[in-house]
Amino acid sequence: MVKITDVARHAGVSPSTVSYALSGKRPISEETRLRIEEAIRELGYRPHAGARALASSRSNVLALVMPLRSGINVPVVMQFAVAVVTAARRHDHDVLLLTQEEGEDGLRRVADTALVDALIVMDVQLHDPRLPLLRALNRPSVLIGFPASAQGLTCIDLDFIAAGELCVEHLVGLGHRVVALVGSPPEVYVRGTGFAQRVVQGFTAAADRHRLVSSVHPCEAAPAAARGVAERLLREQPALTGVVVHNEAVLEPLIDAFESLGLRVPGDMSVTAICPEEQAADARVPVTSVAVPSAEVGERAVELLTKKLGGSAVPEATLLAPHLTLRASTAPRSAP
Amino acid sequence: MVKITDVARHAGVSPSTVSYALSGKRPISEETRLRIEEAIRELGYRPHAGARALASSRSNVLALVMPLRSGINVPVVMQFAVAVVTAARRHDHDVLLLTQEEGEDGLRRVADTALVDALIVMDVQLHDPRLPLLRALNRPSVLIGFPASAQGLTCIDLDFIAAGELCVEHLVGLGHRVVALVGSPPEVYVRGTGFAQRVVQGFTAAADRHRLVSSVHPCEAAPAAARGVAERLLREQPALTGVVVHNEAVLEPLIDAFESLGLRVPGDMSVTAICPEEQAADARVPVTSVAVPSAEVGERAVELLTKKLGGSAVPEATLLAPHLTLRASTAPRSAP
DNA sequence: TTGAAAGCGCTAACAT
DNA sequence: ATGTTAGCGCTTTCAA
Repeated sequence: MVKITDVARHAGVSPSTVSYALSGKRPISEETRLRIEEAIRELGYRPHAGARALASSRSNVLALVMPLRSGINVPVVMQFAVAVVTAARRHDHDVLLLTQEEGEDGLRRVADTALVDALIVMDVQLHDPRLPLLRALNRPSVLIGFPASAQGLTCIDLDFIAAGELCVEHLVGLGHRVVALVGSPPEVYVRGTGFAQRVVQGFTAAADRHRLVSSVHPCEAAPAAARGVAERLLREQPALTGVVVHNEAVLEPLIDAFESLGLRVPGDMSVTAICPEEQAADARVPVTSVAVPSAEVGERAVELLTKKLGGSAVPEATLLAPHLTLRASTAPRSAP
Repeated sequence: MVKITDVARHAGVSPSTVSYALSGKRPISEETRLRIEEAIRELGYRPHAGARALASSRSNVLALVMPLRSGINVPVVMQFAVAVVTAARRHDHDVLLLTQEEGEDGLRRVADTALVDALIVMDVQLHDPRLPLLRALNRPSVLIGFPASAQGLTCIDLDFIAAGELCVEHLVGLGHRVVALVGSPPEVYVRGTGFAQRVVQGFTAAADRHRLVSSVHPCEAAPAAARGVAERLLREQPALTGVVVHNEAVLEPLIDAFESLGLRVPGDMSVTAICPEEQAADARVPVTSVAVPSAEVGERAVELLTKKLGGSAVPEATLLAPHLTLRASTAPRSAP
């Protein structure tokens, strides 16, 4: 194995000079830097990761904890993981994959053995059992999603309030005056899952601001429930022409229900959704939607982490601005 | 930070004794082992991963290279990754995630820096550019999928020949005598993607063995193509009652096509598929199918790798036996 | 059954 | 701008 002393000898310098040339932590004269670079190339030198980690107390590895529970959207998670790995490489880090299954012990293990420098935790719940540990851990972490309190943590996610507002504003721009939010199953609100409530909040605020008639309808994740909601909406709000769906499971069934009730989408009813990009794009009627920007979340999470590793302070909460993608499911309100 | 010397002092033994107690590489008297264990617990000792890697030249980390190209089945990849991580943990290893994007340089980097002890490479192509590197690398690897030659490598995958046979035999058992294989797009065979040809091979061999009338039909991955194949099948093989589909993209469209042509599935036409479990199970008519057992592939890959790391020889090719799951799409041939 | 001590390959303080 | 050198925390020979 080629080591740093071999390179040093070959280049006629000391090992530390090679080390500094590699890390850039102190100025090296142009001339010796070139000699060192050539020696490295000729010998095919690669610094030993373990030795580096030991001497510098930096492994240059990040842990990524992926969710396992059912109900997660697999392609979204994958996209996110790929973004994290790609961004981590740009910052000269590698990514160690942990499953949720390993739980708190797994987090403690990779942190305490100095296997990783920092952690990214996906799918954080409102009262996630890992929160106390993450706060206490001697390594920085970034959480994807918001727990009840971000106090002492670093969290990042889509700004769901702004997403709710954005959908309403899009409908307003198209002339719609009576709108409804078809939301998550009731138990999600009862449980107090942060982002569902935030969508309601944004939706309602924007609707009020624009003096719309609006209503909110939790909905079970089943086609039959979608049908039921559609019927109720038409009965109770005959003037309804715009709907925001925040429940990916019923998006298609709801559109089907509207159409089988004689309404055309978007001719008679405009539908917008907050859901994974794929589902909006691949629907029978492609749906105008706000997606969770998983790639951006991944990149920004890595950036936050490297900043923390660099000693900079970062905000406890980072909210990503929503973007609405226009598709075939929304149109101007037709003349009454 | 608590280190091994702290534990040693606390337990009244030498550091080497603690090390040996931890690794089990030499016998330790019951009594001192207990004292050491207690000291470890009391002090909350965790061996430093980097120091370990440096001293033992083992990082206890495996690299997992995930595919990125479009056309991969994301949930299958995820399932596989989770299985790898879980199995790796059972063997006291962690998993470093690499993307295909990093290519050969990435493989070389993690191998040469001793970041990982061994590699698992997914989505291996017939003439994968990484093959020479993997053969030359100083670290063991396992490939998921089979290249043109497994010579000097360790490969694992579903036994696609047996899968083709199994589907035919299932249809034979139900009394079907005229069968067809609806396969991958023509270019897949031209490109010589190993597993597609192997399915044809198994299908044809089993059909011949049972003296069936059989035919093979490549099919583009588009609903319209499925419709076309269905029409041609009925025209050219009016006696056809059993179909094997090895093209997940057209599975549902093909069934739709049969039904819109007046055939009921499975009443008039039995359909079996070789495809991801999800797609077979979630189809409108749940499809009797052989799935790629991703979890098992992952586990076995890790086992092969740890065996190689332990110095044992392992076979170049490991073929996993296919299993057929009965669902609603196949039934006995109805009386003519 | 246990201990002593020499590294593993690198970084970073300290010197010049 | 560069060199010297003392560790980083662990494993593993060698010795007892």
